[in-house]
Amino acid sequence: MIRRIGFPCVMSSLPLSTNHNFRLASLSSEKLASTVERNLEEMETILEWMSDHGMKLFRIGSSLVPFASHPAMEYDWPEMAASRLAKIGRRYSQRGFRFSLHPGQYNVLNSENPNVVKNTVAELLYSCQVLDLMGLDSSHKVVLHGGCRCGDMAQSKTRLIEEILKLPKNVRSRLVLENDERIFSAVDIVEVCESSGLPAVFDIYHNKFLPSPDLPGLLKRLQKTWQENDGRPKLHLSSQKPGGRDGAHGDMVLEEDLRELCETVPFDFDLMVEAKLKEKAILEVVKFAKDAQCILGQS
DNA sequence: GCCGGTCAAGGTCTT
DNA sequence: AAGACCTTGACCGGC
Repeated sequence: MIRRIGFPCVMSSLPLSTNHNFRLASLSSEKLASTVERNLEEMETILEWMSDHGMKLFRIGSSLVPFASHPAMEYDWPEMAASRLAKIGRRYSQRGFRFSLHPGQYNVLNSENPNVVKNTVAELLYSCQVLDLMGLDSSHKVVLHGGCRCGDMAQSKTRLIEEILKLPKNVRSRLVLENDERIFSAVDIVEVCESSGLPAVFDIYHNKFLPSPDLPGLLKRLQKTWQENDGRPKLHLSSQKPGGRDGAHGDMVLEEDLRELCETVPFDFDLMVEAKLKEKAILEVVKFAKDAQCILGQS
């Protein structure tokens, strides 16, 4: 059953985004402060809209604080954002909201280039710090893909596990890994998670392109990667863009994909819907889910 | 205003 | 070998 449901970063029907940014060349204290302020302002408006519409799962844009983890960042961004983040975190966690961030595909924790690993760790630290400043517990997660295929898959997984175990404890307590569509399948991710103590996010759409055998058995293992402090398991749902490249996210979600998800997953979960039309797609998903009787009240 | 080019970044896939 | 593409689109300069 679906419990919380939500969407990432921006709205589609209103000009609201937590991802406003600027060019690195125009990075300055003033530019940073005004952009962060704008992202936080619009985040509150989005959260208020979600609250009114029964959605309680939100992915904060990685550009909430543009260039926060970039080597060129020389400003005290936590100082600029702390009080407002704390206020937002307090208000919406009281209402049962759950938050996350999802560093982009340039973050490769198992890269063979040490500098890339270093930058990735910096981005993870920043992502965690946002959630820390909001005063949120470790059920509020930072989502990352497995990374690159460096050598064979066994090596890739070993490298990933080694890097995970080197992370600071507070980062490990928030980090979750998600299966992707070409390198780390769901079974790869579950194996890495079992070895490193992280929870695994299941993306059913990626799984179509890089499927794992024995999905029911795998989901049972996946559920067990979520410990008490991690909160409820999280899943991702999206549909193929009609006529688009394999793997491209569609504007909306197909009813059959929602039904398949609900029939496949035997436990309660929070659902992030990754559709281009964001909240518009979710309003329809909720309707489908009510018809299929696979959504419960959110808390 | 709007449109097209561009953007911080790594790796994979296609041509 | 070089370019397109992804992701969370959004900015920015030129018309």
